[in-house]
Amino acid sequence: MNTALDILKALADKNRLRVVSALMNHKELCACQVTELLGVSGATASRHMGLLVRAGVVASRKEGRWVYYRLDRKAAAPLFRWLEKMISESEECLADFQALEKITRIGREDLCRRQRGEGCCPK
Amino acid sequence: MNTALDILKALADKNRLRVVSALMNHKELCACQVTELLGVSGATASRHMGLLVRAGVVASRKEGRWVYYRLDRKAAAPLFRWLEKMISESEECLADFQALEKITRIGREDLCRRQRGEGCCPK
DNA sequence: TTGACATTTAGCCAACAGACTAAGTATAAG
DNA sequence: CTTATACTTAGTCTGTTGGCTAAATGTCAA
Repeated sequence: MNTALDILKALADKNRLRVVSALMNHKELCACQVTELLGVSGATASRHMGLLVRAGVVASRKEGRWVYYRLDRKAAAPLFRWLEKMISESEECLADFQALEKITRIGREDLCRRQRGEGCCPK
Repeated sequence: MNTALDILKALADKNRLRVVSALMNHKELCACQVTELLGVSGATASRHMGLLVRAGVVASRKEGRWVYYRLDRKAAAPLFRWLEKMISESEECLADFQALEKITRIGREDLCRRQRGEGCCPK
């Protein structure tokens, strides 16, 4: 039951749910892209992702200095299917989806550079 | 997305998950039975159940002075199926299941009387 | 090796969530 | 009507969680 509880706790947060929703459409996202999407500090984004990874909901892959995240659907496939249906039409997710389009168009290096520079964020 | 988030938040608590698990096996439980099962104050149990009801996960029915709760599976049927598979084998749920056997054998009146009396709890 | 840089960890603070007791509400019984 | 009873709401306290900044870690490049 702890596994189920950990998974539920991992998903019971707005920002983490936004990331999961984004990962349903994007296969892989870089840490800096997640940071950009959520509009929080890199440290905060990292903590959220760590939680999702520890719960087994998300898998991470390190490539040089970059870390990529993707959904691990095995952990709870039926739950993900339900979730997808539930949140795909929500306003927040649609907005995030559009934001992601812009974010993924920016090169990773530029994105990270912007994040330390000014507020950046592709409007 | 708020609905999904509310449901996830409602389920992301150990005691509430225990109640949901119990309701998967028992169709209906009285408030005092829930109180007994969780081993918390009646007020605390009531608040937990209120949360589950507001999230649409549980339905309540009032009968005189008693309130009965049952699962509302429509809200998230696939989620419940996943949950059932995940938690049914857990130690906590098995222990709760046995505890419930004893609790349901006690008459409601006796149960409520015990709760205000001493610590009660059928060992 | 040194420096730059992407991410994580540590430490802190404010807001939230869960527990309790006490008071309030609603129903049944005397 | 009054009292007892089953549950809910209000108020308070404490532990947890999410956010931040600063420091640490690990990797690439010069």
